[in-house]
Amino acid sequence: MNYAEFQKQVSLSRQDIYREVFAENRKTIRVKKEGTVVKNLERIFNATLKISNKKGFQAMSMRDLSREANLSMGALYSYFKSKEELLEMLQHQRRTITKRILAEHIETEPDPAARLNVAIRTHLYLSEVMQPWFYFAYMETKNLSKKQQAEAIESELFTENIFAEILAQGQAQGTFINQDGQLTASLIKSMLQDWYLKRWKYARRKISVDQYAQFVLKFVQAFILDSNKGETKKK
Amino acid sequence: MNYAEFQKQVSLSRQDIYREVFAENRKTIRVKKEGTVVKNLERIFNATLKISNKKGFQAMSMRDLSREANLSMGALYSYFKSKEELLEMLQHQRRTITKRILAEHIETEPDPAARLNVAIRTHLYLSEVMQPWFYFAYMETKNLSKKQQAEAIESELFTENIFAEILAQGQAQGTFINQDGQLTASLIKSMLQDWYLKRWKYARRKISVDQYAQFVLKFVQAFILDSNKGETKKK
DNA sequence: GTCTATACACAGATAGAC
DNA sequence: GTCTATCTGTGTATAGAC
Repeated sequence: MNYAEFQKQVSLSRQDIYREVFAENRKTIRVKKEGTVVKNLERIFNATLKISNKKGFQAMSMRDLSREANLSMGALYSYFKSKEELLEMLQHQRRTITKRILAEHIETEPDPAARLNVAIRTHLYLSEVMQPWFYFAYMETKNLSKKQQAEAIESELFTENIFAEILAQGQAQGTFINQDGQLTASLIKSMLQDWYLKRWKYARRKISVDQYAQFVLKFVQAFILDSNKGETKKK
Repeated sequence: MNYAEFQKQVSLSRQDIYREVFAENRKTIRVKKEGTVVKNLERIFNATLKISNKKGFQAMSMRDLSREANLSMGALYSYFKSKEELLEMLQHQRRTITKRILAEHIETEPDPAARLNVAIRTHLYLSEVMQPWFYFAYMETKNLSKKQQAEAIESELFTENIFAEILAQGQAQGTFINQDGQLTASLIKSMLQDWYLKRWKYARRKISVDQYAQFVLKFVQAFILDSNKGETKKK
């Protein structure tokens, strides 16, 4: 799997995302026509991500958002009942998508080495498709309510555990050497996060997501495969 | 070197830090007595870090700060002339200290393997001593002025280059295998940053900074030392 | 469904007493 | 050097016309 293939496989059209958001927020969204909602949610979310990722969600005023989204203040407030709710919709949607896509892709691979490969690539590719969402989620976790923060932590640990479990599985069957799997998973995660947190850096150096994925894989394999370096599985 | 030793070596007493801040901001700080300034800057900075790291610098009002620092609004404004200036003082000071401490420690080691060891440990230990500062600097970069953002980027690349240069040096003398040094340096940096960005996670798991340093080192060495795994240098 | 106009709370910042 | 009191702009949110 490479990035181009991933993009085709994943049914992540804009429309789908916003239809899902609509479905989950029928109560608070006062507008009824799906077409209108989908169109405007896209405007609102894009504008929010654009402004917030530049200067922070708190620093974005509703007037800023209104201008960027081409909707009046009044119109905005028919899609959520407070600024905080907008934040939560974004966060929640990102978490839901991540969980689903990761789970879908990983379960197709039974072998730990191949599974690790897929898990790393899927995470990177997904964060590439939805880079502004991932960046936003990371940076704005602090601003969430206590309850939502707990969900963010749970989500962080959920992803980490996917890696930890793959490592444990590989250790159990003797493919991977015995190392602290949880800690290894943490380090892997930090490298995956760097991809969307420091996008400017990698863009400037013209590193593609495929190159990055390849490199991280080699890096991780050198550690967990001990001296059987090089190829575990080509695909 | 371990963390306990580092703490002793480094002359990073609170007083020193704030005396330095005072010296660099003589123009804007209206209070004249050094003792008073040092005492109050400590209060102000601690309060700022405490509140901002919980809910963000933008979300911290000057009234919040006034309460937490036990100083009136009026008093606060005799130490800086705007909220933004306070932010810049903090950012600038963190960068200055980091550069100095890193440079001081690394130049003592001529050998690349030992140098890498020291660079990784120094970075981790420093971010441990000043964890709130590092977390703050990372999270609030967005909120800086254009000019200050440029400095933040320069600072990020400066640190990364320290690692890139050590790797290049090791490759040149044949100790390290030939890999993309810049990319390796990026990955190393992301792992070092994870330590202060996800402190809650490591604290919960009772991982000490020394354990973390040891683990990161092993991880990195597995990649750059190829099959001569295990010990490069004990110290 | 979307707009304009407005309420009213709170932000950053300062003046002037002590 | 520090405080209290206050100015003025901007923030989020809503009511009611279209």
